[in-house]
Amino acid sequence: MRIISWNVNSVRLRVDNLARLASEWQPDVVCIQEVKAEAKDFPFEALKAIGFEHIHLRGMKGYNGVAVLSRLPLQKPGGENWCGKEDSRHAMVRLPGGIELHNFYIPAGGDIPDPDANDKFAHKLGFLDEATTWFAEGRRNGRKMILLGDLNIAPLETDVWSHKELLNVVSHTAIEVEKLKQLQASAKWVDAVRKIVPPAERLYSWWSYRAADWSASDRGRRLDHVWVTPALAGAVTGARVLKEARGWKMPSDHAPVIVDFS
DNA sequence: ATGGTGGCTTTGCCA
Repeated sequence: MRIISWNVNSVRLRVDNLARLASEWQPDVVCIQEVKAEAKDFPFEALKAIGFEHIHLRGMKGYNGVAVLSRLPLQKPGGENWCGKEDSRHAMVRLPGGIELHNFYIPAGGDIPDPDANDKFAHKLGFLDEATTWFAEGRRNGRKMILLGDLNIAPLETDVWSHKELLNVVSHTAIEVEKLKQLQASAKWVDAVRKIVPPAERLYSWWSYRAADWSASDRGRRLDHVWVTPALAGAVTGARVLKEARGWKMPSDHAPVIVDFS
């Protein structure tokens, strides 16, 4: 089984890119973030024609939004609201084999890394705390689960182009890395990508649009993640970031993260 | 220290 996580930055503008991804990489499930469309504007028919007959959308107009696109039947479609907001940042489904899949779009957090001065940063930290508590409640112990998406945090020094220059930049601050670690501990999540790509190796999944040449400067960050519970960790057979997709026509600023399971 | 681009609820706001 091949599962991909991809922040598409508008699903309506990325249908061709999703078709290319499906054709060239044959994923079974693609979890997208920043859909930026509500149901009435979502390209269900075009995506079904690509081969994703089963779609679970949690969308809203203009902002955020997550969806699970699948060749396989999806059970128990749902998703939580977090921090008292209905802002479409979480979709959950059950995959064949009883695997519980959680697709997240964690708040980016604004520019100033201070929760007192910046409500968006406070929201990001609060979201991480709530998700940590939710998974830690224990009712999900031992389950085969996948948590993936745009988590908007690059935790390792090798997950950013310059650890030193990004220490005070939202996405790589100590408080965010600590909160992400707490979320990771909440269900003993294993970073499936770093299980395959050694932590010493640099790896990014996002490159800003605001670069004259994103590839030449290569100032990336690994904001997109795929985690699995211990019951699934042994089934992970491969993982990579499809960097080339950042260079496709009409690209998202994020690249797809691909994980294979036996 | 600054500003750069892209997408949308578009001429401001979010990333």
